[in-house]
Amino acid sequence: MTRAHVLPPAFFARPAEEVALDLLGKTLIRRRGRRLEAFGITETEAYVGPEDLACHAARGRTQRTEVMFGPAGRFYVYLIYGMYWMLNVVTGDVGHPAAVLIRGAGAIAGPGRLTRALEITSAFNGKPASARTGLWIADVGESPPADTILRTARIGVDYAGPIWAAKEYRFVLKTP
DNA sequence: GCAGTGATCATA
DNA sequence: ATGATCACTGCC
Repeated sequence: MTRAHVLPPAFFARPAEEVALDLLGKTLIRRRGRRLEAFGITETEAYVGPEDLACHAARGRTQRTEVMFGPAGRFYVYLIYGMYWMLNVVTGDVGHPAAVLIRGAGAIAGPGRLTRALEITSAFNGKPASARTGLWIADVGESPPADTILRTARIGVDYAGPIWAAKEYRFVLKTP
């Protein structure tokens, strides 16, 4: 079933903005033991590259941001406020650091709650989004209609200054 | 409204 | 070694 529809690295090897939009309605799948849990992705944010002052990579290539400089389709997971893990997928070409933050899936709203519910930690950092990893994204075939998608500025990025904070790089699936 | 929490990074 | 910062959440 879902295995045949695993999103390949090529899906992620595009501009973060496109990937963020296209991830809405895709299915985040987590394997825990024998069990597979599936969650429809409802909210994403794009961090588009080193020029994006809200993107961690705008501060340069460091140990933390290293994974964003690598191949698309790998997870970038980091800790925020000492408590919450943020789940991202690396996008774009090698050498161009960008990623998409997954902020909501299934009935879970909020990026910190999502990782807590799915037990996602730094153990996934740098791992490919694949069945082997135990965490991946699948295409169920139905793309959400344009009028069900809300586009806004990103959350919590005022530090990036007025230009970049105002960019409408957040995508939300309206719940019916 | 704001405290909690600790890795990360710049500065030294 | 030290201090500021932080792509959040939950409780006041």
